[in-house]
Amino acid sequence: MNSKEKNKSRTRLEQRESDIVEAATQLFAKEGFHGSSTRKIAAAAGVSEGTLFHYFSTKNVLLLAILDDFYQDLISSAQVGVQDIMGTRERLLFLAKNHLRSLMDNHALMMRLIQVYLSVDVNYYLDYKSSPLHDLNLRYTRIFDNVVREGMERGYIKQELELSAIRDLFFGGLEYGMRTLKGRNYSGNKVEAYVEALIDPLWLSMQQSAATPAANQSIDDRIEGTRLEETCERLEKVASRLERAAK
Amino acid sequence: MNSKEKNKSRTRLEQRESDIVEAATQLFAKEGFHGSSTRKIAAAAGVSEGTLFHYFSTKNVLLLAILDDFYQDLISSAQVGVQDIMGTRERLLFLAKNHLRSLMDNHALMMRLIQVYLSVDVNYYLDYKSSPLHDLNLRYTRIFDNVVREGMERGYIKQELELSAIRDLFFGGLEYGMRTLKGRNYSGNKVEAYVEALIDPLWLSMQQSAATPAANQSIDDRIEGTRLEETCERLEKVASRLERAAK
DNA sequence: ATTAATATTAAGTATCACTCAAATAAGATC
DNA sequence: GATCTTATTTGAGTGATACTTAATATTAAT
Repeated sequence: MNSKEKNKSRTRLEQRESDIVEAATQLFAKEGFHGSSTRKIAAAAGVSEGTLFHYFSTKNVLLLAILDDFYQDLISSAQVGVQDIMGTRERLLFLAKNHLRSLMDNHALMMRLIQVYLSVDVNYYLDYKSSPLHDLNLRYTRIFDNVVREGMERGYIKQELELSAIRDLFFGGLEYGMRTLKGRNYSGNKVEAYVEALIDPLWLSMQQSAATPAANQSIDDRIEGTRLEETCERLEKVASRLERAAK
Repeated sequence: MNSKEKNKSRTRLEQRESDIVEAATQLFAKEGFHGSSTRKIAAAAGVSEGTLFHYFSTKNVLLLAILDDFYQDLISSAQVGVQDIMGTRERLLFLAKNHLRSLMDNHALMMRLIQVYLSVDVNYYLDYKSSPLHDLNLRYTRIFDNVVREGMERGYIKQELELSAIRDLFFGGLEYGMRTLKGRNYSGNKVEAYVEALIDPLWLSMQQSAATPAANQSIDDRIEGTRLEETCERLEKVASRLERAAK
């Protein structure tokens, strides 16, 4: 047996596996998790039901495989994007847009699946931390955490932030924002605008100068401070635009 | 038939109904939605399976009834609380704490059910807006909206806010925050502290930034040196970014 | 007491996720 | 290339599930 044959046989098995995964992905997206029976999935993949269970011991395992693929894409696209962007604010905006686009366009109804999986998952992994999905989610959110930490080190962001609170607002806000956008049937640049409306308040509260609206400071000082603040923001936005244009 | 008898018979039916709802609520909380079969629920309520389906045409309808009860409590407790509190910030803090407490303590694993229901629900009501749960959610979030709007009118909060974005951050942040808290096994005052860590950034970004800028004095006279220094640093960073981008 | 309406039940049914023993194909050895 | 061994594929099962139904029991009204 030469390596080519070995490859061939390996790809044959992998082909079957990906056939099943693709059929399941399409069906889940179209008819939901509970609406797609293993029989229908097997038929769509061109295999018998027994074969399906030979490759995936459980319908939930199959779901997990799909979610795994999805998270891998999400993670790598986020990592690559963050590398190519300099400013902290621009990085956060990119992460937010990438997150929304991945969930809304690319995989259509994947968010359904995450919810289904979480609700099913919890029954098996009573402790979130032992769930396989938790690991993926952790790897993903760590990208966000690193962006924020680097922003702190560079002085763009105040140090006293409660990182986990900001993270919860970021991802929670995005998830709810997605529902809002779906309800409005928004797409394209409307999405971008809404992402900025979501991130702007967070960014505002993260910034260094807004850090300590010190109690001993007079109101007037604060007023002028915010005016300077606005100027800085404008300049930073211009800088980000130039960075984008330069690429 | 006098009205008392009529009442009696009505309460007998209502008794059955609430027996079923209570049994289902307990079982769902203990073993999850998919782990609680209609047979087990009927047995726990002391009725036959057929009777259960006489009162609730579907297992999902039963779930919806439970969620309805939950939302009614949530809505009324929120309304009462907001009435008794004056300040906008305190109102928001109350809403957040009330939200978290209701979901974490009072109804234990109710959040599971909401997720399950959403994931199941979407298959029937492809448009969110026609979902019965959507109505309840709308009534609930309207309380938040009114608090924010009143804060705007009173001048506590700036007018240019994108309300829906703030709402998404608020409720989305709370939902993710709840998971964070559960992961840390926090309770009591730790919850209160985390709620403040979640709301503070939002509140900061909501506040009236420029009330009545005093026009008769120059900016330079009013700004402290340290603040100016900080701002200069930031501007210099932006400048160097611009230089880099220009290359 | 009788009747009409409703509540309750137990025995179904179709479908579901999943199993298993047998059939088939592939890989390795001679 | 024939044979043995291993891995893959299959379709007919299995118990559990949500839900139905037709018959029975209970109630409300005259």
